[in-house]
Amino acid sequence: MNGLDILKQRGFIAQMTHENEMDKLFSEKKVIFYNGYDPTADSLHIGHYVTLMAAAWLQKAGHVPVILMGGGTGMVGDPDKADKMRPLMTLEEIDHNVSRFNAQVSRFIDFSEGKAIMVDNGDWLRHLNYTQFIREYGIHFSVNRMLSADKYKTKFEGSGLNFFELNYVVMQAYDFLELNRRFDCDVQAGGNDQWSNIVAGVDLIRRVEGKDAYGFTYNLLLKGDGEKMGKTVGGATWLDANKTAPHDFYQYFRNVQDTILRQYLSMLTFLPMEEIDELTAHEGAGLNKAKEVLAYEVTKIVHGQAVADEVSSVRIPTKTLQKSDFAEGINILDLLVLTELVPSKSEARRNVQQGGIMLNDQKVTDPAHMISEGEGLVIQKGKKIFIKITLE
RNA sequence: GGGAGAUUACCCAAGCGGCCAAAGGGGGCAGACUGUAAAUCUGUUGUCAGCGACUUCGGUGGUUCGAAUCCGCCAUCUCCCA
Repeated sequence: MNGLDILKQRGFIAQMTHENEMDKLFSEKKVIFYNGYDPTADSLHIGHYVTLMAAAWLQKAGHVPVILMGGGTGMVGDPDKADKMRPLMTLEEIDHNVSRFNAQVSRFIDFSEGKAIMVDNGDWLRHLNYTQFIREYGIHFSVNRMLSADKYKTKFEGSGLNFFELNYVVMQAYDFLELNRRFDCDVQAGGNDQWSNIVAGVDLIRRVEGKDAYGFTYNLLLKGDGEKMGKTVGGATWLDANKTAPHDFYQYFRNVQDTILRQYLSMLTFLPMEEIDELTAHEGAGLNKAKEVLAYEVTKIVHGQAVADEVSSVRIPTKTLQKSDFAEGINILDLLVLTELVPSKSEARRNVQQGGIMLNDQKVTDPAHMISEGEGLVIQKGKKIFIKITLE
């Protein structure tokens, strides 16, 4: 089984430009392929995770991933279908985000001894000469063709397409060409929404260099209802522990829906498929075991084994408060706000009145309830959120 | 460059002088049911000193007893014409 077969088997691949040729390529040689990451935030999220896992599998199979940071493309931003134009980021923001991404990528990819390559397209895109560039490369792009891509088409016919945005595809295509020249990279992979950009690069290499190049796209991770998993949607999706606490991260995967469990296991963990088959062979409550494995494995990859052990065993996170907070007794609403279980006293009041708050397993429904003993107190909000108080 | 329109709470979207803290949907939170799931049903969703008060409807300055609603200016966006 070659690297590509592994990706197919585990459900990573959505589309391929030349299936037969690529099969041959991955069977016969060490393939240098690239994944691009635009620094749109200061942390990678679970969507990026999928693409890094795929890259890691190919690396294990002996191929060489080129991880491209979008310090240049990030200055323009890939247009979002139908959405408004993205707000522009400052160079400082972009560079900061790139450095954050760099740190996270090494959790997945081994960069030792030439096993992988890290580049930033800002290195070449930021210094391009405009007139020279459009003469040499702009000439190879058909606007008609570009407009047939879904995201441009929608904007072109509807909310408005800015010339600036139209350049994104040109830049990404040029990246592929540049990597092809520098590293002999001839495969590009990306999320399913990257298809048109990838194809544009494949075409450009053929036109300019007369060489064959290939591309494929990854299936996007779905939520149970088939909706695309967004990074902005509430929930634990950031890989940075400061943005999504490891405990929440773990719980997120512990609580996935049955319908997507199998997809998550095969795409987000390194477990062999036989083991995944066994884990998911159960019905009903038996799947809980599989979800625990999923949550543990994913947390381990992102946050390390020590953290995974901790969040999977310690059920109750502790919160340290001051002794003085309890000196004269504290109102239940104030305590909830103080522990950051709720954002406001109004929210605290609602939770108490609706019976969502328990103190040491005792339901509290009186908003005026006073608490004088803080040490060891266990506060529960809803069914799954617990906090244990310690004093200092 | 000219003309028309838009800007409402986390998001979409109603409201067009008082009955508006602002309909509806999504999302969030809580309750019931469960497998710590999903689906479903119910409640809730500006803040606080909580049957009351205070601050919100792009920004700013007006008109009015009273403005999200009317007028001026500014900003941003969209559409049509060039």
